Amino acid sequence: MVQELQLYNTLHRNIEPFKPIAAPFVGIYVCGPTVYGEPHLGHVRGPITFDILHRYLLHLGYKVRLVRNITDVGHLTNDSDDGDDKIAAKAKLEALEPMEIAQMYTNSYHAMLMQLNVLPASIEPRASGHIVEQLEMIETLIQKGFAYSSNGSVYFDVEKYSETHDYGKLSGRIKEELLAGSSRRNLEGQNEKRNTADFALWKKADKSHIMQWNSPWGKGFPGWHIECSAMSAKYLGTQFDIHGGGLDLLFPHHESEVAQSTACFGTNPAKLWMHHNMVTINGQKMAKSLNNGILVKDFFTGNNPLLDKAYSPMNLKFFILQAHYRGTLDFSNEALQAAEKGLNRLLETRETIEKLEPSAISSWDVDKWVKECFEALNDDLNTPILIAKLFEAVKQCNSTFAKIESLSAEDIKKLQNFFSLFVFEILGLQKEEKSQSNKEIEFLELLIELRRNAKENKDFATADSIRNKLTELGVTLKDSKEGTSFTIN
RNA sequence: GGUCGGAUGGCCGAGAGGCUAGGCACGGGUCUGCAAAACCCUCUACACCGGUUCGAAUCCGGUUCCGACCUCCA
Repeated sequence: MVQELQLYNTLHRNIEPFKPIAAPFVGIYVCGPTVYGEPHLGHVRGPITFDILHRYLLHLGYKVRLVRNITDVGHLTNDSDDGDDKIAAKAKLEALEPMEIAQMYTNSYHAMLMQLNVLPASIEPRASGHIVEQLEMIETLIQKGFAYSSNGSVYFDVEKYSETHDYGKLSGRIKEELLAGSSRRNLEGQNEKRNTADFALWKKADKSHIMQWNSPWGKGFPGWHIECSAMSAKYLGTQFDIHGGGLDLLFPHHESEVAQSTACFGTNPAKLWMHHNMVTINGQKMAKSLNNGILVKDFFTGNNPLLDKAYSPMNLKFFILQAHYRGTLDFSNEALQAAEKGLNRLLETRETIEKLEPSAISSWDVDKWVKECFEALNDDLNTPILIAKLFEAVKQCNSTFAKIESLSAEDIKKLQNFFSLFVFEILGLQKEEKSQSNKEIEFLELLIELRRNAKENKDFATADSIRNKLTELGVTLKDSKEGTSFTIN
């Protein structure tokens, strides 16, 4: 290894060396989706970001346990008394079982991960399957005096916690202000709480509520932060290496997780907190409330007014990887198409490397290039830099192929290995083969053959006619020394 | 209102006190029957105003604009 991996820790607002608690084992908890809708563009960034981390740690030889939860219960539409569970609300609307909805969208989510070539999680726990663990934590919190029940619900006592701990340290909030209540809301429905900053651990459910469980405080359902605390502790221990999620979860979700877990287990849950930034559209965050989301499946079909055309999963992935995970990334057709062309060029280089002829000496330094690639990854997973380096290799490789530069046999081998390592194993890109039926390919080959004959007879009118017709049908012919190849849109 | 970020060339995006990424587009060229594709070359930017410095896009102060979080969110 060239140097050690450094990652930005939200907790310290700093880039710090990554040191596992119990190497070679690494425990990672990532906040997964709430499965009440089709995955949209925003859902794509988290899995991709943490997949790079996952893949790189595996490459470095760590034994990684990646836990990514599926939230199928618990999110409230608001924090007031008449709060409704999102999944239940949708179930009523569609007259389906809540679990059916959750399963349906879980399947969509998994399909998306597969298309994006994201490695599967080690454990994918569901909130609804861990009600017992959540209840246990809540009871412990009450026993320790950090939580109180009120009218069938249970709330975390932020003021009590703040006497001995720093509520707000993760998100950089000022606890006095949180306790005083924000100026922006503070409406009714807060009367059950001792303080507006308190958050629900358990919510009482009324009879119309579909998803509900028995508890010592009556029928209800868990608050939306407790599942992550309960499940991460169960599968990774009360303290683990990395907790990841979107920046929008920083407050209140992660802050509350820190508070609950710390109060319950006496230890800060994660040593390192990683947050990826949002995807924006015309400079604005994509959000349910703004109604500007684009579904992931729309990208693959192009079926959305905001999209000029269809974009492949790898195209989308590469587009995301070209920006650093901590910065916002603005979506546009132009940028997506730029990424598409770049990706093709990058991917084609793999074949070019195979065709390289060795020289006695190398005119460029492959070792230095490899070192710089690792440095980019080690620097808080700087994929844009890594990609820039990969394009340097593309250029050198093409120039070597054109005999402008030269590489020794040993360096060619090295280039092959590391290029594949970075592009395919660590970035997790893959070549998308469009599967065509054999018949179609045979027809095409026949046409290409006819055109070749026409060309040989200098019958360019016929040759061009074939080419133009095929272009209209979405088949692009490429003539080269070796013959004619085709691509199908 | 509070807190925290950001403003980089036609577009997307790195970087971060002197060596001034990368992709795409544009322009020029090689190749080609012609194209397309591919390949090569080219294109010198850091919101504004002050200040620190031999030197600032990078540091400091101020200004303007934008965004995020504070409410479900990836």
